[in-house]
Amino acid sequence: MREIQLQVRPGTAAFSKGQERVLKILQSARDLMISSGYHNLTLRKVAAGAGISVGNLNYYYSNKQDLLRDLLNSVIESYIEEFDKVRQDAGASPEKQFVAIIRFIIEDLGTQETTHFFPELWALSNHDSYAAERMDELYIKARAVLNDLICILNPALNEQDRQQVALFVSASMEGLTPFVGFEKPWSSQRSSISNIAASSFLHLVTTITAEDISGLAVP
Amino acid sequence: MREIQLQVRPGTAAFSKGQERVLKILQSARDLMISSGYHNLTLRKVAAGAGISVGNLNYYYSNKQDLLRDLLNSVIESYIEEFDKVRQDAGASPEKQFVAIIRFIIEDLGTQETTHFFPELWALSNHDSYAAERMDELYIKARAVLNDLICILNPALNEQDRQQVALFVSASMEGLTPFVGFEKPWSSQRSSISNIAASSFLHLVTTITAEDISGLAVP
DNA sequence: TAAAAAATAGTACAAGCGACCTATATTTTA
DNA sequence: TAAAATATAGGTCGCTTGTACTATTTTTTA
Repeated sequence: MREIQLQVRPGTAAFSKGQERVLKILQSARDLMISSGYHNLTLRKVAAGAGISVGNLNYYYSNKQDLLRDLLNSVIESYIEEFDKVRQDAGASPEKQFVAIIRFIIEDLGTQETTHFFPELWALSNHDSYAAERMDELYIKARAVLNDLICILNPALNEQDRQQVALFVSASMEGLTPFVGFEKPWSSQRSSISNIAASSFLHLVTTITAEDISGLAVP
Repeated sequence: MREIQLQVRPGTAAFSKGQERVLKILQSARDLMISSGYHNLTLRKVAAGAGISVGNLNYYYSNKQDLLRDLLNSVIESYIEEFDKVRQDAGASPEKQFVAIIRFIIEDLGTQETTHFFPELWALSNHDSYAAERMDELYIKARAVLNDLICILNPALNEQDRQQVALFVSASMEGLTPFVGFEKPWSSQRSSISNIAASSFLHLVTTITAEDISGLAVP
């Protein structure tokens, strides 16, 4: 279970009770976002979910935008922490590490949190520059893990090409979300799709050349 | 430029003026969805955008859900028509056709309509079963084009395996949307990414075996 | 323990929402 | 042209929203 990351707000919630409250508020907001979408996220519902009054919620977050930003921060932070953990799982060969990461990420798509939160984030980022920036940060860290492994698996690639390959691999997996995610039409075949992804991406990163990327190859 | 597809509603708008109005309403709703997201789509704004009163909008759509459904229908229909056109472009070899489709779809991600509309659709489909069904229909037709070509490019694959490969290819491209789409961080490198996708997917569909998919291969 | 700081509930409010109704204008039909 | 069908604007309703304010309770500090 992923955990909400606390982001202490300056001037408020400097004491233990307040910190717990902020945690409950963020937990409630996150649950609402996942169960009903941002479209249905209201301060009254967040307050009710946290077991406090609207007035009290207003004490911690003086406006909705502040709450949304803190929510994005905390959820995104929890994913970043997860990426770091994945990285530590450094076991056998770089090939096996690479495949393990692919499998881990696609498996994670099956959770309701990931399946529901990310499309909200993508939609939000189209109209909210703060969301866009935080999303960008998140994916930079997600790709960093892939990047390091691609560097070993295909030393001939230069930095830019490597990053483009990492982007392609990372984005491709994200794209599976609405299809193999939580209670999606293809979720029962998630592991088959995971096999396809693993073999396809492993071949891609180990064999791709600069010519392929620049378009100078056969087409 | 994609065009709004008219879906004449039974009992209303059976005459020319009404049909034009419905078109303007849908156009307005679509523009709002793309420019500000579903979160900011209100009947008053739709009416203002269509140059009519709220009362008049209510004459054509007695409630917001009806309007949303018609909007989804019309936009999705316009994409389905586009897929059919792509199919007719049947030119040279199946390899070239396949690559052409990949390139076409990724190029289309660069439009503001596609970049903004689809994340809204994905988010919506998590909490609205009607949206989920229409989205499913849309992607079934999108994959059908790929499916036919994979059938030629890799005759050894059985139906189920082929569909899973098509799903992986299609979903992977969709995943590029928040990264190489309209005014996204990597949009200037869209054609490089397109090259990676083309070479990766072409190799995948021509070489993948049932053992790769079932997971009985090396790993 | 007394004063100060923090936390909380309750209320109020203006704005915006979807939905509904009615009267009038316009267009089509016969 | 008269009648019928269609289209339109404007207003109103009850409700929800985010935000603000106030009074009270709880907790921390000195």
